[in-house]
Amino acid sequence: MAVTIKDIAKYAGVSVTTVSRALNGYPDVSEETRERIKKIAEQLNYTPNSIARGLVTNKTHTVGLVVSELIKPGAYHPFFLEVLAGIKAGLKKDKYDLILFTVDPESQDVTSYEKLCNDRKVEGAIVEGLKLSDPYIEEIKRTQIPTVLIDIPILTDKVGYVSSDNVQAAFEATSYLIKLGHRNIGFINGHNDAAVSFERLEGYKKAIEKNNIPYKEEYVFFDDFTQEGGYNSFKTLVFEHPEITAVFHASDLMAIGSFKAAKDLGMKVPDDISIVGFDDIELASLITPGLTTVRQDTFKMGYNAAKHLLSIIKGEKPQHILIPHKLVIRDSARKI
Amino acid sequence: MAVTIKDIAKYAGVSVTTVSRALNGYPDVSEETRERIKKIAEQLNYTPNSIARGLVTNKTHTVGLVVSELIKPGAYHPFFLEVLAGIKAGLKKDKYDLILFTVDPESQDVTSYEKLCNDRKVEGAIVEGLKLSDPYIEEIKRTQIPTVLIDIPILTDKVGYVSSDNVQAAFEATSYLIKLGHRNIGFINGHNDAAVSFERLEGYKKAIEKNNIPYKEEYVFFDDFTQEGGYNSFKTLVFEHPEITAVFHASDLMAIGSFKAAKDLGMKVPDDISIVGFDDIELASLITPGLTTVRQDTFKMGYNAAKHLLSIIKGEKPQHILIPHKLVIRDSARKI
DNA sequence: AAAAGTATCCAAAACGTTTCGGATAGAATT
DNA sequence: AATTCTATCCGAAACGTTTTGGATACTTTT
Repeated sequence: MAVTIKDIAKYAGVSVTTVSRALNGYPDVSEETRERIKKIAEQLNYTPNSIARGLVTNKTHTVGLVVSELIKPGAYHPFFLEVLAGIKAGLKKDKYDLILFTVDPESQDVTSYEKLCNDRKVEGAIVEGLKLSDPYIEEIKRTQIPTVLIDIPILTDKVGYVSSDNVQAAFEATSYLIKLGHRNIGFINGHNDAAVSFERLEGYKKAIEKNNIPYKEEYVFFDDFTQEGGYNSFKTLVFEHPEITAVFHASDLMAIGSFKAAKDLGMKVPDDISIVGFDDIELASLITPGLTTVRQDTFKMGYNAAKHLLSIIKGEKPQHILIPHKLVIRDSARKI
Repeated sequence: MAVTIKDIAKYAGVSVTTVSRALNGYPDVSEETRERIKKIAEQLNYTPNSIARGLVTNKTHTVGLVVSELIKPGAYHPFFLEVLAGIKAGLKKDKYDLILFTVDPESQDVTSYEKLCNDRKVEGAIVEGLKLSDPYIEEIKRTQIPTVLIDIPILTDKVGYVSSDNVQAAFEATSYLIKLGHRNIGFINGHNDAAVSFERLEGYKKAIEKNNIPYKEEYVFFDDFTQEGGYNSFKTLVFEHPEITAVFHASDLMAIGSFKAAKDLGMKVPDDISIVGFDDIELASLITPGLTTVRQDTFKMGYNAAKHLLSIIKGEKPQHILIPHKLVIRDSARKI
């Protein structure tokens, strides 16, 4: 059976109170007594019971990570692993543990966001991968649970968010294509249930309009952030607009889908058409030619989400944390 | 403040005991009283305090997932996401939560495996990504904590493991190359700190020897399961043995590294050399030509690891769970 | 000498639940 | 009618820790 404070008290010939106070650094215990108790605790291999401690303090030293549709086959989570690694790194110093909650529309009908967090007594949560229409969105706007969202722009007394500067990043990517001489630039965007889709569209528009190129709504497609989405949109785009010489995408997977579609149509990248992506997932460097894309620092995104959550838990004011991005120039876009 | 059993007892005019027994389905509460209590609990939005419950029952309904070196940049975790998705799916029905523990040699010096699990009071753990020389390996051989390992062959009273049939899979992949007419087949294996490296080597050998091809130790290289590992080994292998017409790899990443090396050497895949991988990560289908490889069902691996852990927690005997694999024939190996 | 202050210890309540052992009213059996 | 049985309720201990309020012996001040 596990060693408890009571065992140590008995061995040391002091009270449970004195043991608790000695181990927790309270000043009203003599140094001699404190050292004696510490030595005994070590000898007995004592480790505090986090459950009992949690009952008293009402704190669990855990946070949740809520991910939408992780289990769904073929779901879009191309950089979840790096975000996760970043989150763990961000929690490490403060010794917080991470519980993974995977949700989907079915489970969300049964379990509200607050019930999810309360059931497990997490002190806060990071939320990733929600669509704008997700039922948790409205709830999170009102929640008193410290929360940090990734790529979802909600800011309240208890809720902050972390994202890249999607507007600026899309602006830079589109500007790069313009700098290469392209003027007929298509944009294959994500579905309109994602905040980043609107932001990236805004960036694309700004670059187009800044260069006195007329914005053409018919050059912009909306689809799932998947290869299939890219593939299908690309085919329709170049069929309907053969004058297009470059396509910017809201994700690398979409860009890769377009690669495949181009190949199937007998088009060469970048000879016949230039392609630019967004995210810089591992795949981007491995395909031929290497994909020119916007790199999001997903590890840093996770790391900052964790740090920010801990600061909100400690009472600081939530805010929007911007993560730097970088245009990575490989070989999939050429000068015309 | 959160609603407790005491509040419900007061509202219902019964004791705390009766409320607990009513909500937990004990038979010695009348149906009329039970329904009344349930209705009040719902009205007051009561949710049981998992901390208090855990203190009494000494059960937390959580399990740990211990992952080695997730945070380390460039670490090898190409199918972790699917394993994770599988684990979550496996835990869902029994309503167990998952706590993610990331470890590395530094942290393992400070926190033993049992301390890690005890500190958080998880009821068991799944362990992934450990090397054979990992300090936790010896500890896990003796542990009384229900444990399931992934790809690490340890079987005790409390420890089981889940893996593909690496021997058979490697045998089939090598046999396939032989069937295509190859007799000079190289094998770029993983480092010898991984159990699967030995198993895959055994399978390669069995296929070679079964076809009366002399086994040549100099045809076998050991390196990290990374692109760099594949790249470097491939260059040396084909330099020292230009007679080789095919190479089998212990991972897709290594195979992709070899692709790059072949390209840098002016060799065409599969015209000049056939390449076969292992894992079937997403990349495998996306490179050109598509990689012929062994598909591991990583979702099922995670799913079965979780189910098996729950069965060990419930007292069943640990065992070795084999997950089916499949040779996926794409275009990177040709007939000679 | 008496009063006030301080260092160092402790008893017990509290946290919110489960569960053990028991109370009691009514029904069934002798 | 008396005894035994049963359905349905309950008091309080326990889980392992923290923390509040206090006790006591010794020191310092008046």
